[in-house]
Amino acid sequence: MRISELSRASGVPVATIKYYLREGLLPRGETTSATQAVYSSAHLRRLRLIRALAEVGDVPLARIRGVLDAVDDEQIGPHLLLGTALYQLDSDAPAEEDDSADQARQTAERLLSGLGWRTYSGSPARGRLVRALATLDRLGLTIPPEVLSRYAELAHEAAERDLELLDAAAPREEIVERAIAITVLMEQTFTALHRMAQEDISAGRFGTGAPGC
Amino acid sequence: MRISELSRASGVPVATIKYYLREGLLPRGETTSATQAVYSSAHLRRLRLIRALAEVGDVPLARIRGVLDAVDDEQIGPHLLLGTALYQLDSDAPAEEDDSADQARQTAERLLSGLGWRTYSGSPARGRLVRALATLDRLGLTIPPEVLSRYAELAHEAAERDLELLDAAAPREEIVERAIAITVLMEQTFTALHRMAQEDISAGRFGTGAPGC
DNA sequence: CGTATTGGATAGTTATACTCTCTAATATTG
DNA sequence: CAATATTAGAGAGTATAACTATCCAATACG
Repeated sequence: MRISELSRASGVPVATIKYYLREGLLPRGETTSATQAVYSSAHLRRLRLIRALAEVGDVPLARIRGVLDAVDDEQIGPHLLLGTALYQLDSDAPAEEDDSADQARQTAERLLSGLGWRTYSGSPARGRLVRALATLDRLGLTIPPEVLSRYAELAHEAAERDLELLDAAAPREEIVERAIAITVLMEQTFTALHRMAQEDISAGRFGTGAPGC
Repeated sequence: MRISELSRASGVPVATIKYYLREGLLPRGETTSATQAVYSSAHLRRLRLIRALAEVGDVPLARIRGVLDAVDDEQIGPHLLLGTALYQLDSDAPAEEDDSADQARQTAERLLSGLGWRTYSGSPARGRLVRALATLDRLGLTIPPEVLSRYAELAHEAAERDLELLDAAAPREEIVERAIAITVLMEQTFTALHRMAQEDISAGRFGTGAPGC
């Protein structure tokens, strides 16, 4: 496949593909001469994944590169691969340090040790949880522990169903690529359903009618 | 409260507050002279909400303005307010039109009519759902209907618990502000828990160990 | 053989979210 | 009351992300 065919097959402009190549998001094709390179179906898959994460998942390209670098790192064993790749999805912006942050950290600590999940304490996802809880606290909203642990149960069940969608027999790289896509896109799915559920409940409480603009 | 005090109380630089004022995200303070304006605690609350949505929820300022404009629109009755405000959270980017999109639209249609939720068919959240499902389909991943409807149940239960946190006796504007904050921040909470749950399940399948970088 | 395409690099563009500077008027403080 | 600091409001400047366009020499293809 030449670059123009890759472009046509994916719907991504040639200029953008070249940009992704430059940025190391997409591996170079195999150059057959000074003006030709051949791209494989793996390139097409990779390109579609990049677009899915960027356009639908709102993941910045820099983090997508982190994810893909992890996937391409042959050194990482299969058991760490998914975790390492997932870790790249979250920003590493440090949380603001104040009372709310301290309390949120404690709440998260208690929740996770109560659940007994096997997660690394330095996981960026934990940082995200702490930041969300601290921010809620600063807005004067305290989430009761039982609501939080119910949320955790729901999230765990969702994750179980997600990972069941994976074909364990597929090649390692493909499994991880699919796992990443599933994680990000099912989060979008949840968010969409969550907002529609809010709308339904709000309709039940306050009456119906289509919100306009 | 003068602007410098508002800045100190919120941790947001004066220049940024002025920018928000210019952009219509924050209402002007009451001007008492040519060089003085007074800001109330409502301004502080509003400012904190803006930062929470922007920094933690990754909501672009343009959409935050849409949300706040809805909240400030006295015309809108309480029953439509939350929905209208929530609608502004989602982008209105039109979905790509192809077979995957058609199928995703049908799947969403079936799911929602089966659930019987009172949601407007033009809801942007439905667009988000369709885009996520279509993108999954393009990546060769088909979500079984029973997984989808289970996700919907989980999302609905989460939404119920969210809205129980609201104090129905509070003033109308505050209720909506809090509802928005809860929606966005609990989505972040779910995402964080979902990723940690994935890590837990992955550890169970592939063995443990802390993913490094 | 000549026109079109390609790889690779460099420069330019658009959008977002600030951040800085300026001015005249006013507030505060010694 | 004079010197210093602060403010509202507007405009311009900056940083970053994510493209998009242009160029050139070297092929590819009809």
